[in-house]
Amino acid sequence: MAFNLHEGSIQEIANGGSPKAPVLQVLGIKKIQSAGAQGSERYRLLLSDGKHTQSSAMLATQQNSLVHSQKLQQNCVIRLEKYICNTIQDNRRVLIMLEVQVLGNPGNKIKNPTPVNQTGGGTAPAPVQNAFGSSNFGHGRRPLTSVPQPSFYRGGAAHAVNGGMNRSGNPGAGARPNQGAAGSSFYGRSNVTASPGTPGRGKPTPIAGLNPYQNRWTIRARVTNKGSIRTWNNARGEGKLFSMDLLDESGEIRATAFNDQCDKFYDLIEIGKVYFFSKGSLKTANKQYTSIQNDYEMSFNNDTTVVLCEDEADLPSIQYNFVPIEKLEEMNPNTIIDLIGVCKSYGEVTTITTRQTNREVNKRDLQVVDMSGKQVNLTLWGGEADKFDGSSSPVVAIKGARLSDFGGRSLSTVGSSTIMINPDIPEAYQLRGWYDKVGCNAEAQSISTGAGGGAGRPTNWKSFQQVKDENLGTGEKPDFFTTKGTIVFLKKENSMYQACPTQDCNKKVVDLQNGFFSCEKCSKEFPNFKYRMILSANVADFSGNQWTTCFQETAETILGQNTEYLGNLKDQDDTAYDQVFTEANFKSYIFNMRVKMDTYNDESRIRCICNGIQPLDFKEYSKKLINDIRQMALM
DNA sequence: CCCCCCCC
Repeated sequence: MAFNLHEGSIQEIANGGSPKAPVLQVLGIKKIQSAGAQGSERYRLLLSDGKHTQSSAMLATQQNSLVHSQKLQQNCVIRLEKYICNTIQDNRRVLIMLEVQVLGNPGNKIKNPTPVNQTGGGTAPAPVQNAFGSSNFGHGRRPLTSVPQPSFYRGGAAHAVNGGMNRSGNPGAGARPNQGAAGSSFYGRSNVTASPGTPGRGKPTPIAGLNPYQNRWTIRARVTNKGSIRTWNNARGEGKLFSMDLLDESGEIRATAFNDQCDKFYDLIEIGKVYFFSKGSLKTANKQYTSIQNDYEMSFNNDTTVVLCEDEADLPSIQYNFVPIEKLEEMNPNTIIDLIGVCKSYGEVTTITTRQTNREVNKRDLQVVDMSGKQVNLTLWGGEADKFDGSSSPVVAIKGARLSDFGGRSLSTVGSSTIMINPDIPEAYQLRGWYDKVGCNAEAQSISTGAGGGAGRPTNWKSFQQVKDENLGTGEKPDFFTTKGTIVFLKKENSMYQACPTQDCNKKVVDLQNGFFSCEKCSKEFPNFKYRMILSANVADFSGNQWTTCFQETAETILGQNTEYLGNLKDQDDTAYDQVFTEANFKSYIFNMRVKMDTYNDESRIRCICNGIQPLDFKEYSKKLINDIRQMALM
């Protein structure tokens, strides 16, 4: 297959032109390690048009998937459908590749291109850095028509663009003072006209071009997320703030407004709307707290202006950087990530009380699968938990979920997460198709340690030997595990006690021997009591055995009788009572256990409490074993 | 300048 590279287009771009959709060859792809950032990645490409090469071309982060999927490789011929050009400090021009179509790969370099002259190429005036950090205004020939050309300043953003362009003595290029930005033309230039009645100012800076070294810029961006006002009070002082995520065609950035700016802009900023943002401080982003793909983040300052832009349809509304579930296992806990998957099962809403503030909050656990064949537990909170309906196995896309190491790996939404159900994006349709055909019938391997079938709690499968080998229960917090076990012995003695008859008080009562029973907890005497069970069971699995304490419900399941009946039996028919215990032996269940170090009479030992048992579902359990075998085969 | 985000 022969490819016709658009010879001369690289020189034209270097000169400030904007040739439409040039066909170029990718001679190299290099991953750039950005400072202090583990989350963000950028690719720098060496491009050729057959005549010249251009080495400072950056792939916009939303195109990273082309590299991940290996669609874009060395020697690929591409059509550069959309791009913008940016000039950085030393007048070096950086091409940001917004949309790339891969045409094919001839497998080798075409012709013998030489590096392009970056600084003007002779035919055009030397570029001048203007207020927006751009250079190629005033001498272009052709607009970049593949990029939408809306009227950017209908919102009357004139004041938002502070004048005082660039350097004095700007060698003309036809620009008038205060209009330096006008030609700045990241998107082309000459046909940019302001809407009637609004002063023209030119094109905004792409978000991907923002950096801490230039402070005269205006971006035009959609607010894709907005946090609530939060206050802080720590050693460094106190204050309030709100954060927002901003997105344009070139990329995204997080912005925060503190104190005065917080008051000033909080009501103005609305999610989904597009604004011109002018000026602000840029600093290196701390990726620990966000999945936003930008090395920098913005703080509003005294000079920051924000002006609504009503022409907004051309801007994207969200940008995801999805991580496959299987990749989550290798990532550090507490990373903030984007996830898309199908909700295969989900639990009920439950209410928990927070440890620190004693606040009640609702939560719901979902089990989400994706095409990596893996499954992960995802916890939704508050209103998102309440309103979630998983009955149709919807596709769930989360931007900014927090990875936790609970139960291996699991995910939880946080305040800044956004949840989309069945979003209108290609990944969602692809997942839908995969799930309906394949995924719904396949047994996914959960990375939330074996959350096999049931909704709700992740399952941490351990044998009794593993519990010992891994020292479970010796930490500060209890450990939880699940095993398939068989009852080998039940201690009949002291398996029942006389408890306070008050609902929800299960405290053991003292028999006052006068027909009354005293409860210390309720500080009351009662003429009656209720029986409660505390059954010691010796449970064996293939690896060993373990004494475990079973309270009421689990004991009733094991003995196959309710406590009241058993209490009466104990008092009236000792032989029949014995028989119940004998018959309960050698039955197998799935045991959910809680292990914790316990000190009693100065002696520390691991105490194992049975939190719940389920009768063995042979089909389900066989599936788990088959998965285990598969897993072993991989090792 | 925040960065808390919950439970098991």
